[in-house]
Amino acid sequence: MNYQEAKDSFINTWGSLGTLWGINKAMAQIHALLFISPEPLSMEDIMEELHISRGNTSMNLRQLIDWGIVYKTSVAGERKEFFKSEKDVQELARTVARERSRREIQPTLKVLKDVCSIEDDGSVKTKELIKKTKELYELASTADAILNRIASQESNWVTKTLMKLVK
Amino acid sequence: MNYQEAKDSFINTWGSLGTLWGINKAMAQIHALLFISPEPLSMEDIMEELHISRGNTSMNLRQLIDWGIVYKTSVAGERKEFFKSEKDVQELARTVARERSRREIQPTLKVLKDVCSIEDDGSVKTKELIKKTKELYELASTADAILNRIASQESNWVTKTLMKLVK
DNA sequence: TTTAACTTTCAATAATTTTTGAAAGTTTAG
DNA sequence: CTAAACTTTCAAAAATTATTGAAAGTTAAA
Repeated sequence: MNYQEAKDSFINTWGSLGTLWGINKAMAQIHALLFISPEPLSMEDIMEELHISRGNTSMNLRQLIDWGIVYKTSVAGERKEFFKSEKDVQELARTVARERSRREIQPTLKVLKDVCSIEDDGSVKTKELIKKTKELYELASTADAILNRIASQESNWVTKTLMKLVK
Repeated sequence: MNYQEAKDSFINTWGSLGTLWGINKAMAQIHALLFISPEPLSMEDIMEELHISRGNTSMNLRQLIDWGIVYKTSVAGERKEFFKSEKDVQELARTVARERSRREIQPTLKVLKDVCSIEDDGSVKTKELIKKTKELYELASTADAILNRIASQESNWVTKTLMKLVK
């Protein structure tokens, strides 16, 4: 496997993985490209490398910036804008943890809390609904606590702590 | 909020959450419905409750069974098949952990391993590709180890261990 | 200013994913 | 066996999501 093959393979894999954690393919591919690029890239560069349109590139870059894992940057003597990604994998993991907690788990917790707090009318089905959503609430709370812990720690806490668990 | 509202709210929320971890809405909704139902349900029951077609119900039930979180069951004196979900949240978490590792992380690890093993031709961009994919490989390996640990433990290990972490 | 370089927006289009429903398949009672 | 009850399959249709590209918007050099 040469450089170009390896690069394409990485960008593709990262692209399809993205859809699984809720960001779309183009967005994940742009991130992948920037992540392995030693230099910041312009919009033209990205469009050309990934064969996607200007509009698509612009919109997805914006989302990556919203997520906080891509930054705008300027290059001396150049009029146009350049983009670079967060290069620290630990920081990347922390950002993802933070955003997933905020976007997914917390709204779910809110609903689960409301649902498991309905009045118990004594029927079997109501009891079951309350019981099961309460259990899910506990589980989701634990998951959320972990994500927030990960999100708030210094750079290598994740690996160190998780490694202890794995032993 | 009465029983019906709470139930709909739960099914909807669980349905949209599903799309985020890679299973589709109908599949997640069927799971939600079975999860809070005190009795096994027939295909008719599910179709009627969720307003989805017979074909859709059949296909999604099959997938849930493949995932290992829904079981076929029979009801005395009834010809047709009934379905019930795994009721233990810990077991549910373990199944999800196992399946996510198998379906997503392990294939990714394989690609990352290949990519970061390309020959270093000395160029800056090759060095960067190798370095960054190696870092991602470590991170993903750690995540995978955790998931497998979760997937292989007895019922309440997850909560207990995670709780230690959170303290 | 003005104008060229560049970016964003968004309606239209394309691609993908989900859903349907009816035909084919399977199972079991009689 | 046959027929009725039930389930699965899958091509077509619908719904959803992603992408394009050109017009509108912005910025900064001159």
